[in-house]
Amino acid sequence: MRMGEGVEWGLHCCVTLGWLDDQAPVSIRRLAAWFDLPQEYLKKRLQPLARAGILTSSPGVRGGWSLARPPERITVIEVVTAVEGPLEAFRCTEIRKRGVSGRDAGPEFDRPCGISSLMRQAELAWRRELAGRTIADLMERAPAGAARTRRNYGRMID
Amino acid sequence: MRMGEGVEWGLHCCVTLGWLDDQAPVSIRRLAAWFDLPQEYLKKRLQPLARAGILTSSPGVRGGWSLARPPERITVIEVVTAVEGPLEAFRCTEIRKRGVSGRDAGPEFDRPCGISSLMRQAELAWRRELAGRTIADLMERAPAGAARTRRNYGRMID
DNA sequence: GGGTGTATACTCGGATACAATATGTCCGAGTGCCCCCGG
DNA sequence: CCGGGGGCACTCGGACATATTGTATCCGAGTATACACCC
Repeated sequence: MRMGEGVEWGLHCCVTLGWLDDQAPVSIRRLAAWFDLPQEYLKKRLQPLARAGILTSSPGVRGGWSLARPPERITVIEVVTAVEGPLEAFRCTEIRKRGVSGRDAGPEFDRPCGISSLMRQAELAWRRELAGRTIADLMERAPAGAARTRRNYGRMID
Repeated sequence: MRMGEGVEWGLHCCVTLGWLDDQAPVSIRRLAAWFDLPQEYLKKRLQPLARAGILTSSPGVRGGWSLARPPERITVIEVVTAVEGPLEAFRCTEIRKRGVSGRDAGPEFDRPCGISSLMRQAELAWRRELAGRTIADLMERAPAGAARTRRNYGRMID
């Protein structure tokens, strides 16, 4: 099981955009240089965040990316879901109903598969952890990073 | 983010082997026919379960697969980890230290990344849910399934 | 009867092929900002 | 001075290419069981 890099990228970009709030919008070129990421691909990964109403992208010569909401109103699970897609990691294909196992169908087939239920419950616990934290929490957690980010961004040249 | 089918297969096989305890060992051919799965591939997915000490495979003409331990001593997280590998879904690549962002390294770089910590915490919550349940729990949850399984298996012909 | 050889039905591990997804690049189109130029 | 036109620097969305992973099959080798055979 593997989560795409886009999640890490998206979260770091959100935190950074929160810190650089007064510099917004930040162009994709600067964001990519900021973390040394491939510019075109980073853009592709941020676009779903805009569709989800987490980021805002503005065209034009002074355009770029900024947070669509205050960081304390953006939960981490929102970012993860937007980047990674809404599908769950575990997907029940009902193999219990296939082959010999599925013969002589009993009434328990009308009820959800116990394995599927358990996996869903575990994923809910995972989501709950991420739903309880916001971008603002992540920003607060690294006060030194905030200062250094603003300093380095001020020195940034294209 | 996506979990391989092997997880569903492995869990259902464990539950079924628990129900068919007195019929053990069960050959891979019967297991594959049981759920209508590709035989060779299912075997490949069960092998790591044997390495992890969850299943036992015995060669020979009367060989096959059986639970290596009583089902109440096999947790679901063990099965998932064995099939899916020990790596975590989220992997921090420390992009905060790359590019312009990583210049002028501050003391916070010695501490773990807040994003990484949070993701790890969420995955721990997920693991905790799966660590609290065993194969025996899954067996109990479908008493009707147990009876039907034993009945269908008795009628199974090669 | 008991020991030995052989056939059989399994598993194991590696090699290989194919498909799906993740990663990365490129390009044409659209849009807001800025500046220049003409009224 | 003021308004329109054009260039610029962005984003958007799709098309495309490549790398990695997941899915699936095949084959040679090893091993335990069953059985036949021979002493």
